[in-house]
Order: sequence, then C-alpha cells, then structure tokens
Amino acid sequence: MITDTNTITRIIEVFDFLQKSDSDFIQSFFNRVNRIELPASQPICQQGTQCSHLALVISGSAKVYKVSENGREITLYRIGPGESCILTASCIMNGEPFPAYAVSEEPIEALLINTTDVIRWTDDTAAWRNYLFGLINSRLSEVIGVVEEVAFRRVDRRLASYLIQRSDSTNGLIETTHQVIASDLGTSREVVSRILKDLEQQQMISTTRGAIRISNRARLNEKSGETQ
Amino acid sequence: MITDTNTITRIIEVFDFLQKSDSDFIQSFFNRVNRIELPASQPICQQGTQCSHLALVISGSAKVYKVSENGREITLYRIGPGESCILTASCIMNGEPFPAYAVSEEPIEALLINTTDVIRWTDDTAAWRNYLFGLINSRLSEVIGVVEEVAFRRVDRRLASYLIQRSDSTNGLIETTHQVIASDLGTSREVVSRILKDLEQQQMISTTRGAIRISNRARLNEKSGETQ
DNA sequence: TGCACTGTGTGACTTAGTCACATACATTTA
DNA sequence: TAAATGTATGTGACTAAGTCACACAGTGCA
Repeated sequence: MITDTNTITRIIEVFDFLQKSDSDFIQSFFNRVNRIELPASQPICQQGTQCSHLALVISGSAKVYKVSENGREITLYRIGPGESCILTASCIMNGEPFPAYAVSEEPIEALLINTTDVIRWTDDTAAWRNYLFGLINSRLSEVIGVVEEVAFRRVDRRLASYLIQRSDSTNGLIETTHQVIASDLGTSREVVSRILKDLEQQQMISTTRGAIRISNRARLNEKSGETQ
Repeated sequence: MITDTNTITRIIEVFDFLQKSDSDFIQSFFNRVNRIELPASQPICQQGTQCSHLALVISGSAKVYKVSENGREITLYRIGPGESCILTASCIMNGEPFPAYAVSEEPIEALLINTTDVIRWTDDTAAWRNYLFGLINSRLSEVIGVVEEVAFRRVDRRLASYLIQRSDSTNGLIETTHQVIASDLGTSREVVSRILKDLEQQQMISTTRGAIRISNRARLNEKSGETQ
C-alpha cells in the first residue's frame, strides 16, 4: 500500500496506463501495490523458478538475459522506468517457470504486484490490460530483433552499433569492460577484444582499461550500417 | 459468417477457448468470422506491412521466419491447428508493422477475424483474452529458445536435434532438401550438407536426393544432447 | 614492496559462413 | 532417346567467429 501523495504523483507520471485509468482503479491500485528498492547487480528472477509477483520499474534499470552451459551470456532486453518484467507476467498467466535470468543493473525502485491482482486487473481494467499487451508485444518484437542480429549480422558490425548506441547518452565515453560487452552481444571476451583493437587501429575509438572513447563517430556509424 | 453445423462443431473442437465460452459469444463469433482456404507455400504476411485481419488456423500449418539481406533465412516458430499468427494480433494491438514473414507450409484452413472484432473481444471476453495472452506468451518463450539455440549451440548438435524432432512423426524418413533445413536453422546450405555428410560417415543417417533416413536414432540423439 | 585480483592481449586451433565452382539427379523438350 | 534445363548436392579455398591456454598489465590492498 502506498499513501504518500508525492510518491503517488511521481508513479502516475511514469506509468501511462494510470493516467488513462479511472480514480476507482487508481485507488485500489495504490492500495494493493508495494514499493521496494533494490541495489544494483541484484538478481531478480532465476531461470526455472516460479514468479509470485510482478515488478513494475519506477526508476533504474534491469536486464533479462540467457546463460549458456559454458558460461556465455546474451542480453535479451532491458527494462526501464514505466516498463515491467513482462516475462514474469507471462509466467504468472501461464503458470510456466521463468525462462531466463533477470538482474538489476542500476539501483531499482519498483512496484510489486501480487499474481492475484495481476490476473484480476487484467480481467477488470482495460488500461492495465492494454499496458500488459503492449509490453509483451514489444518484448516479442525486441527478442525477434535479437534473433535477427545473432543469426545474420557480423559481430564487428553489431559491436559498432552497440558502441554507437551506448555512447549516445554518455558523450562518447563508454565505461565498461570487454566481458560486459561480450555478455550483451552473446559472444566471447576475446572476440570483443580483437574487434575493439581493430577499431582502435582504424582510429574510430581509443581504449583504456575499463573504458572506450569514440573518436570518429561518423566512421563507426558507417561501419555499423554495412550490410552482411 | 459460418452457419454449417458440422464446420462449427469441428472448429469448436480445435479451439479450446470456444469450449470455455458462453453461447452468446460463440454465436457472435461465428457470425463475424469467415473461413478461408489457402494452398501450400502461400505468402500470408509480408514484413513491414499492416495486418487487417487475424488468422486462426483450423488445419494445416504455417511458419513465421526472418530473411537476411543476403538471402539467409531462419524460422522463428510454426503455427498449427488451434493456434494463430499472434504476431498479427500483436501488430493489430500496437499498430506496428509486421516484423517478419509468414507463409503456409501445408494447405491451410483458417478463420479470418477483423481487427475491430479482435480488439472488441479482447475487451469483452475473458476466454478469448486468455487465449491470446497464452499464445503470445508461448511465442515469446519459443523465440527466446531460438535466441538460445542460435547464440549458444553448435550447428551440428542443432541439426541432430532437428532431425530427431522431424523424424518423430515420419518413422525415420525426412523428405526435405538441405536448403530447407538450412533455412529452418538459420545457417547456410553448404554447412548443412557438410554436417549431414559427417553424420552419414558416422552412420547415424543415410542421405539421398531430397531425403534423409535416420539409421541410428540413439547415437544421433546422443549427439544432439552433447553440451556446447 | 609484494601480492592478489581483474582486465586485456595473443597464438594456435576448431567451427561456421561465403564464394565460386563442379557434379549429379530429375524433368521437360526436341 | 538424346539434349537441355532446372534443382540438389559436393567441394576447395578463404574469411569470420569461438575456444583454449596462457602471458602480461593496471589497480588496490596488505
């Protein structure tokens, strides 16, 4: 249950479907949900477990990823403010175990909702239902995008795209390790190291321990767009 | 509109959600839907187009797949009796273009539903809503499975699994070409040819033009289960 | 200063994908 | 029936990607 008016206002701002809901639903919504905070790098869902709650992210971010037997990882998608770990909802609806892992990246502030409320609101409330449908649909599109990437695109091009994307919000400096990049892309650390070295020799980037700086964004972008 | 009692009975048998629906919905359902037939290998949805109808498959099968710029393909999932091209529903709900291609494999008998009916029934009818949710959820799981396969498993193991699966219903004989297998797995024809040759030399299969016969299912199954 | 930990570099090797062909079987056409 | 055409498969040479084993470098702490 959430009563603080400031918090409620802040939450309504983040979640579109609440703005479209009537006051009855909003009232019962805040009566039933709980707010939690999680530090960064906290496991949220384990592959193969049953989910008892649905989490809606207010602030911070999480990622959903797969792990292979020999330890390689690939990120399926990320969850940001206003979104939810829709795979959880999917598991709640179908009673299936969670097919991946989820972990917080930045510290997370989230709403926890009981499975019974999730199901009830899906039946009762159009705005909530559309929110869930919309999310699960965009996840499906995103994961199909991952299939396309992994199956068809060369790793150097994918890495170039990745660097372009990540540098958008950080003014050309990306603070991360080769291993983290490899885990996002679903490849191995050595491959990332080698390609980064190539990009450095072609003077598109410069690298230091724990960071990459984009030095020629235009050429990197060109590379990311090359076919094959 | 469908009036023939036999057809209606047959359709209700295939679609679970109709068995769980009240007679009012069933009546309006058969008032609003139309039955169509499609031959094999008929394109159903084109990537990038808008969908105006949702198709529910009564009999036959279709596949949903991605195509790369240089012509390689990968199958995302198949649609069988009682299922629907849920990506279409997803596009209808979100107003997004279809992110892949769909084509009939066997001749298809299907129900066509207007987008307006799809949306209305999703609001009105719990059984229909749960049907859609269930389908889209299982598609999401399947596509995540494809990501896992492509990102982590070796092609020879994946091919072994594929042969095992396909031979289940056909008594050990698989009538198909290397190109078709390659398109399902998201690899190239040459790779499939070479691996099949290996498997043949290891006497797990025998191959002829247009067909593969499983000769040692146990060993092939063993190979399919090997880690990495 | 020495030590442990994490991050990166590298060679050698295997697996996978591409390209350019050659060859083999099947169906139609002359 | 032979030739022509089309489809299916085989193969070598090459590039790209993943694996393994290990070297080495930067960072922080004892």
